[in-house]
Amino acid sequence: MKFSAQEEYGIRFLISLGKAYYSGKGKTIPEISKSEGISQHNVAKLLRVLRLGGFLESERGHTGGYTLSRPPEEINIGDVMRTLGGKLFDEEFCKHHSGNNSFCAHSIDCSTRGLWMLIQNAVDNVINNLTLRDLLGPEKQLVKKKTNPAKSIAL
Amino acid sequence: MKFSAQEEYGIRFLISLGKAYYSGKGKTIPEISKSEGISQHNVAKLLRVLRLGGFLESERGHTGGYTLSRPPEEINIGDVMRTLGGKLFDEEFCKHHSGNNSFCAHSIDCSTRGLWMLIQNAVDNVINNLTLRDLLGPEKQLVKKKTNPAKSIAL
DNA sequence: GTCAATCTTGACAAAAATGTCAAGATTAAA
DNA sequence: TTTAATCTTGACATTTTTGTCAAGATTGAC
Repeated sequence: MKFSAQEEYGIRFLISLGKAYYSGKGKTIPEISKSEGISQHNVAKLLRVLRLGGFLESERGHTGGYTLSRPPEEINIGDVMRTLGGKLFDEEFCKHHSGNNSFCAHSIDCSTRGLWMLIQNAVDNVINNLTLRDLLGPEKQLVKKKTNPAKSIAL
Repeated sequence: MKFSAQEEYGIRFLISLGKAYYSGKGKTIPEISKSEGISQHNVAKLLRVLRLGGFLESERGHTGGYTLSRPPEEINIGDVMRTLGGKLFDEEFCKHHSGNNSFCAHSIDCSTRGLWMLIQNAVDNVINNLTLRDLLGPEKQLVKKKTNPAKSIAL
């Protein structure tokens, strides 16, 4: 159970562009490449995913660059994570892992699936209730805000 | 953010051996291979990981096979998941992703790290409070038991 | 219009995860 | 003791993920 590289970089790029959103406008691929220490080509590839996901807009030409497509508080981290890394648990799961039993242990009742869904629900409760804005402040503030979920996270 | 194949198979094998633990004793590699639809060699490779993790014991020879090393209720799912797939978030993270900034954005304050830790805490609250025994009943029972975590999951 | 800077796209290379194979070691039954 | 069944290990092949590259398209400044 790991975060993919695309997820890690994608979140970092959004944070970088989220900070730029308030103070100025956007950033260019070379700028992000330099500040994050990733090759320009790789930055371009990953920003493309976020653009196709609707989180970013790009402009070409001499004064071009990338900007958020809407304010940070309107960008849901759950949506972002699903765009970058897909869903943790997928319905296809049961098709790939039915084993040789003709009575697929999974279609009727499957504890592995139950565990996966429990984990996914826990993760979704966190990421669906965060926006990019929550990631722009200091780390301690984020942890403080969300560690006691009773106030903000609906079940 | 995906489960690794090793995690998926590892959990399934433990469930299979957990059911065998009460009724009889253990299972052989060919038996698990057949019921789960995975090659014997691959089963052998994955069971080895669980054995080295201390969850299983093996015996060779004509009447050999694999058995749980202790009762299902003493096998913590969090321990199992960490053995199979490592930790979701690792301290090494900040070493690999410091970027070119000499003042590593991560060592002092890093919202990406904060998000990762929030997610990991949510996952840990689920898996650290489950034992293999919880996975041996019907799926509905598992979801029911743990969906309202107030009673059983300590913060 | 020319130039330099930007983003865009598809193809390719490298690395990591996953799965397979072959040879061997151990044990119990016949 | 022989045999057949089991587990054990390391090497290798395949697949997926990740990262790189080259050629092109667009835009603003001069």
